[in-house]
Amino acid sequence: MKLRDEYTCPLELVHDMIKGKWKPIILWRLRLGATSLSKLESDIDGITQKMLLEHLKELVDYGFVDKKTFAGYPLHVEYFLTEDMGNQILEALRIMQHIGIEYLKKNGKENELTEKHVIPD
Amino acid sequence: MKLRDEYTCPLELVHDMIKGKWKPIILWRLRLGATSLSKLESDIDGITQKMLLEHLKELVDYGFVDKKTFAGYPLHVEYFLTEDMGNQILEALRIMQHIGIEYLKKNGKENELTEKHVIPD
DNA sequence: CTGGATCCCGAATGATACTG
DNA sequence: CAGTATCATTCGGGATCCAG
Repeated sequence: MKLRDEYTCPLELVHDMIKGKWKPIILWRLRLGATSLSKLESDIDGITQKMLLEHLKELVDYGFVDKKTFAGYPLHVEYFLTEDMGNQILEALRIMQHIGIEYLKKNGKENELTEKHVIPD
Repeated sequence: MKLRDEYTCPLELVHDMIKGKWKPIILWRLRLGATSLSKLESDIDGITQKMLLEHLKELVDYGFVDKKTFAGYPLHVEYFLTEDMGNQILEALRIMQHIGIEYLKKNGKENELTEKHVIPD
């Protein structure tokens, strides 16, 4: 899941950065604002803490996400989208979300578009 | 590489549709207009005809790409982006391309942004 | 003790090479 | 070219470690 040395196209690079089963979902959840690891874990259906951490780490490495650690007890860390790359990729994800909704409608699966399918605030 | 039965989010569905090493590149090449399989193969560096066909087939299945067969000899088939989904996903890819370029600049790799790295007309 | 982070391993999936 | 074999990568479970 790490980046290659060379890419023939910047697009390919970014596609690699957000590939993986959970990355788009994590970014999508983060559009709602900063949250802790445990909140992400409970908000994102089916993810394990381990998967979450792995993908989150990469997103931080690439610059889409940043984190802030609060001293004190209990230990608290917040993850959030970065101003530049984080918000930019969000625009691309919005388009993809839109395409997905249209697609489901067109294929008579509007019913799959219920509460639980769009991550709630 | 096939879609799942259920997705918790439309975004996840679309992400699965364009995942795979070559799909974004193929779509990106198609922004320049309709072309034949052999032209695609020679334009996209490193791809084999097999991979190209496989990924192209999926893109057609999902509705991003369509193809038109011209009767006569020699047989000629052209692939092109669909008006709706094809062009919409292109917008998302443009954003990703932009992020990629910025990222390379920021990391002092502008030099990697030469002719060959951006697929030519 | 609690929440965050990492390691090891087997299973599943994807990319590519090989072959007829 | 299609089918299959092979090789690399990713997913996910569970144990474990670290820090306040």
